[in-house]
Amino acid sequence: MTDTKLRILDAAERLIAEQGYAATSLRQIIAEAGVNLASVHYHFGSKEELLDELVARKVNPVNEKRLAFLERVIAAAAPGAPPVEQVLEAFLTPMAEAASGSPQFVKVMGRIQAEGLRESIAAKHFKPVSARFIAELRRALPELPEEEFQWRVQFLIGATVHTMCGCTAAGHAFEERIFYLIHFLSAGFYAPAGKKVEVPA
Amino acid sequence: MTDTKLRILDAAERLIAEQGYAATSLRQIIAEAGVNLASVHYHFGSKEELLDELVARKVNPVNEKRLAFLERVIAAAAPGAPPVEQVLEAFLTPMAEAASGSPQFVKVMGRIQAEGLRESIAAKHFKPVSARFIAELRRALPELPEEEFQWRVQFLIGATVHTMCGCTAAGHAFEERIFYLIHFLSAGFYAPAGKKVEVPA
DNA sequence: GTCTATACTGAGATAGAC
DNA sequence: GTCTATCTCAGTATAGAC
Repeated sequence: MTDTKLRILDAAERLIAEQGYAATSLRQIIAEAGVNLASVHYHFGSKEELLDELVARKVNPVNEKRLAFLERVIAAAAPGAPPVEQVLEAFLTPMAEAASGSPQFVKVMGRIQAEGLRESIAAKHFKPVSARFIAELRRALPELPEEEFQWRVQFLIGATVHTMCGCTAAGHAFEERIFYLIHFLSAGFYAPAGKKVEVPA
Repeated sequence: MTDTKLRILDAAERLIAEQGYAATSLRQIIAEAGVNLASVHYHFGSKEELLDELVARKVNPVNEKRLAFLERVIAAAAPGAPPVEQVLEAFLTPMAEAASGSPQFVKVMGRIQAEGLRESIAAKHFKPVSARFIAELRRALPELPEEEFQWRVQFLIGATVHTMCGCTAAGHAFEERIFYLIHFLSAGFYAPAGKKVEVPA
């Protein structure tokens, strides 16, 4: 990785954490990094791809830890399915650790969430690993009807994204908020299936 | 409300529902509405305030129905507190009805959510009424420690916003998804308080 | 392969004539 | 209230120096 590219990434991360993505112009970033405007497009292609690389270098290690954690949880429960709480814990703990270690990282993720840029970002950096976790959740809840399971996964996603990236105000440690989150979500997932109301045609 | 203003609102709503807020330029809107560019700033002040009025005229009736529904629920349970399920139902049902009645409305809300514009929008149009509902939830759960209650409210917000505005793909009726949502969230809210782990200093 | 200088297009916003 | 003309600033594209 060339020095120019790294300087751009670092400057962008600092500025986006502070001001947000939309509010941070490329001209601001190059001024902070002390490089030329065109070098951004040379190294990244576009502002959006710059954001993408910026996220990748932080999220990739987290995702690796997540999968490793999940493997341990699965092994401990084998040949049965691991309980919901442990699957959620495996997903959330590495993120919480990263957040505690690097406040700037969580700020950037919060900005991405707040500015609705997670569409493409999420698809690329989160979907592949989260699919793995959802499959394990399914194994843990074999009796839940598929339709209701899929909806509960959506509730899980909404609550989790909001809690990990959206609640910036709360000054609590991430270890604490994921504890409450896992407790809440587990209760929801373990709830018996709701009665499906059939509407007569 | 002058004709020009109404034409701008209608055109903007149509285009934003289809393309999103950021992707829709004022020049596109005025072309569709057949008005002049400057008239947008004359009537609304800015693109963002145009969005704001656009949301208000749809959300205000929903909020009124929400509060009326809540009052009925409170009266039925008096002098006790209404159960969590009913409070959530009072909040979600009017939105689901509006969504079923006007697909364009839910598209716009989805765009707003997807593009992260809900920050200012939410504060203005949702916070005042949601505060009322949160107070009722608190009454229904008097034994839950305040800190954990506040977190559960955050989980509720995340799951609800994602479910009502974020999941565009799902072709299910809103009545169905709020049924599952209420069932899931109630289980989480009624769960006994989690053991607070004290970290020794 | 890297970097610099500069130009292009389209955005939202505004001033002032009518 | 409405319209024309214009301003500033954004992201992007390219030509060419090292």
